Amino acid sequence: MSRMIKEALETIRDLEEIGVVTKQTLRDFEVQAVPAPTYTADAIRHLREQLHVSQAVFAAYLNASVSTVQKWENGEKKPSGAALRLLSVIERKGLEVLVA
Amino acid sequence: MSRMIKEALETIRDLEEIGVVTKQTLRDFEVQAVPAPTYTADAIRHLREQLHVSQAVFAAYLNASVSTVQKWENGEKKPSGAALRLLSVIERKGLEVLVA
DNA sequence: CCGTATTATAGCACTAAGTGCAATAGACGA
DNA sequence: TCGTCTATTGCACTTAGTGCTATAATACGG
Repeated sequence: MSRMIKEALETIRDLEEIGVVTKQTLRDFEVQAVPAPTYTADAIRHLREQLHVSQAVFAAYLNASVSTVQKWENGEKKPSGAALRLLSVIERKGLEVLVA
Repeated sequence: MSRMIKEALETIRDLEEIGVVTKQTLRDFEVQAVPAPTYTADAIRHLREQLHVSQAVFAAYLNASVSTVQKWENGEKKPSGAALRLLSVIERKGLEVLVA
């Protein structure tokens, strides 16, 4: 089994030499396949309205301030990387996974 | 059923007058029952090591930079509210929920 | 019909999170 | 021994995150 992993790593390193992939560990390879989430201001608002929650409640779930959610939805500030990831989790799994 | 909800809201409003709770809608009440996650620098590091991933891979999952993860673990910076929530999700659900 | 609570917006000012880059160093395998 | 991965440290910069206040529209109960 560890032989298979080593061979897989070699394959990835070969691909890296050609320039197909940039990172090298197997785990990196997995992660790289996952696109970074992006959300426009409207997308965030639609996501929240789809969940039927107010800005205040949404903020509580996110563990963020109301002010922050407002600025996201009005395009004044953009969510940080981790916040974007959290939004993508909510979109796919719902609000329950955050608290349960 | 909607009578029960109304009564629950009345109860919450009563409690609010006394100062036990500050918010008022039923949804707010639910969310308020969920404690805000807190993580020390060591706790974050232990969480990551428990998952057997490097800082780089962990950062990729979080959709954050390596520099950010390092500063969390070295106590130079603290994760934002949304980042804390994301960490709690990872701790309870694993890394897979972030990407699958 | 009036008062109250909820919801969301807008503006302001401040703190601190997030990022990038470069240099350094230990571990490990080819 | 060379190259790579790993992590640390320090620096400088950008901007996300937060709090507060005032304002306005809506909805609901007395």
